[in-house]
Amino acid sequence: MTNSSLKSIAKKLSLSESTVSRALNDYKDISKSTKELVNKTVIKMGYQPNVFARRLASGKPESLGFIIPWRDGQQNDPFLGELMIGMSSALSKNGWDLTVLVAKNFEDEIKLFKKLSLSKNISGLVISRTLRNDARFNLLSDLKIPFVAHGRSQNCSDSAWLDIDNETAFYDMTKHFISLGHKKIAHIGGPSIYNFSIQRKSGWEKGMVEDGFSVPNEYLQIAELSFEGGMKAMDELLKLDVPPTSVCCVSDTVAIGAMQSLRNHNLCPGREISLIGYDGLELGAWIDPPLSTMKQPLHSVGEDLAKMLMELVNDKKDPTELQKLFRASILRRGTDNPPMMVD
Amino acid sequence: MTNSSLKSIAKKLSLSESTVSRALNDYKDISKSTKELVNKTVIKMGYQPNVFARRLASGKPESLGFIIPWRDGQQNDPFLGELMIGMSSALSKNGWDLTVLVAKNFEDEIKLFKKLSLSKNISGLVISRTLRNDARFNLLSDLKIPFVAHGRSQNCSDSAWLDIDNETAFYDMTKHFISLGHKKIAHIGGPSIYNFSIQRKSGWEKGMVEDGFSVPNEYLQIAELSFEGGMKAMDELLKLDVPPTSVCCVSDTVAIGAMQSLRNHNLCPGREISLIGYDGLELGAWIDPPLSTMKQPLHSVGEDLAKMLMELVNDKKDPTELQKLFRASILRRGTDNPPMMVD
DNA sequence: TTTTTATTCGAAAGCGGTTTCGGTTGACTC
DNA sequence: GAGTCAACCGAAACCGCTTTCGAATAAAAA
Repeated sequence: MTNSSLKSIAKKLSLSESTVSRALNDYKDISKSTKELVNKTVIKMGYQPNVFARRLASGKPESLGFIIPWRDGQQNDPFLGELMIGMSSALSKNGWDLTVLVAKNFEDEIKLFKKLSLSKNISGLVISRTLRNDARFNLLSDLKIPFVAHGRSQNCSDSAWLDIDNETAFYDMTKHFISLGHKKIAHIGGPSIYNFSIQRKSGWEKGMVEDGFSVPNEYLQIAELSFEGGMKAMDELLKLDVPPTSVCCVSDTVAIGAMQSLRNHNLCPGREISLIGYDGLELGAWIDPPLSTMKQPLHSVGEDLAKMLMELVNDKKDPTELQKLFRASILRRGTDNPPMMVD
Repeated sequence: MTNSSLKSIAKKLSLSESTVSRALNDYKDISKSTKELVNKTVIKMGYQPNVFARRLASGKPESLGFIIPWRDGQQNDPFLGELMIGMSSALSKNGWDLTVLVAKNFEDEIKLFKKLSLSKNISGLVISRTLRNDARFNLLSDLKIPFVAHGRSQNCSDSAWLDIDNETAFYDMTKHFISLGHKKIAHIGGPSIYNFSIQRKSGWEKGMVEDGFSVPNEYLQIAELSFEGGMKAMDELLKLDVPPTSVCCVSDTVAIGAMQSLRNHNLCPGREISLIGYDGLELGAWIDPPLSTMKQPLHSVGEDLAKMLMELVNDKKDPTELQKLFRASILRRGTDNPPMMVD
């Protein structure tokens, strides 16, 4: 079964190419009967339009560019795959492609944007790892490249984005610790260039303040988003005169580093000091004791990101109508327990 | 700076479009001087050819399709990102795209192949997670879809592939244990549908037999490639009258599960029983004690996969000339030590 | 000087679709 | 019965680049 062209099925039906084309694209000036006829023979003959011809003629690239977050040296997030699977399955339903792009650093990414704005081989972008003050938002707007951000920024109000409600997640996390009886709750946060770092921190603060707990400066540690970062941060917390009894960690990776620090001090994570991470990484269940965490629905996040971009491009929706907030939910695995002694 | 077309730079240079096109594609019937002239103005005007027009006219899709390995439910390999970064950077140097494809299961993947063979929007594929008896090899050959496999199979001799020398890796691993003084060395292997399971097992056997050690049946455990699988397998090994003093694990994930089993039995990984995993996952360094492992060079693997496919398609190389074996190297992190008592 | 032979380029026909525009129909008004 | 209008379809231009083929020119051979 060789692939056929528009011409061949036009000839077979004694119709013109243009009629067949318009029938397939559901133009309203084609009668219902011919549309059905065309559709039938098209699937019978196993016809698939040549995407390049279509894209050239229509001027619509029909492909989503996903920029893999660059993280110097470090291994990438394990959920990258899940995210892309979600995107791809939403895209393929509409004949779109998922094109992966890489940039080695920020400058590289800017260059890439400029290149993409000239060569019109991509309908729009999905960017991730958004910064608190992320130049990409304005830049992409200026370059007129449609995009959806996975994560927010200070200046994202005019753009399309999908984010997890980080603040609420850490508010919930804090409240959870409080309900377990904790009063001395610390936070190991991420570098403040990342937008989510700010959000997560303020969620923690909000939870603390609301219940009248003090929020001592020493209970806030900023860590690199890595195992080592988490370890160092916990080292600092343990040096305090009054160490916390529980810690809200900005990510699972950081939390796992913090656990190592505890072990180094002959403390058992989840006993003397409770902690909860964030990301819902599966590997958190593989360590001892298994790490409690906040989990986000990755597959549907991917799907939604893709759908949003398609709405942005196809339906020319206003970006501000495409802003979605997802909720993370707590996954208790073992490192969140009541404090050992209640004072 | 708006993008220009072939026509515009042809007009600017008072040349014909065809001449400019051939100059850019380095045809030999264009004088050196005009080539230089064209190239200069092209970069000055920031010209980028419309890929869709090019692909339509030339009939070459210039894009690599990467099929994300489907693993029902489970989170995907963390090195997926690294692999794709490698591929993408090799591809982009040649103007190729990296297109991500997903299939939910084996049948789905077959359907996808058939679809791809009709719609000619992809130059070739990279497949991974190869099985011992992998129908895809013959199928893709029949469908005339160029492809490079990441991993081998029984019937891969006519195809292009890139693999890690699993057998040697596990041979080395076994020899390493022997050199540390171990004599009772077990192997937790993977399901025999995977080709690498067989290879890794035989590497272990080879190492054992060569030094005259017995290879008791009970020292071979087959495990699902998961945390739980590793845990169960180690449980079995511990039930033996004479448990091993060291274990070669088919993957890091499995090894980490095995470590959990040891802890459950109040044993310390790397003391009573040594173990080494395989994959070089970064997270292996995050557990306590950090897991020793065999590491493969992921970035260059990705790059090479892409380069191989391009050679296959562009240079029409024979697939049998495109078979590469990479070497994994041991990464000692803490769970490989001499046995506690020498008998 | 004439003929041969490279060298270098332009003309034109695609590649396989999309989309505008106008032309036929037949039914419907008046 | 002439005029109007909607529904439906075909003709043709176009999207931007590639590639074949032949023509023109200049250099080399005769």
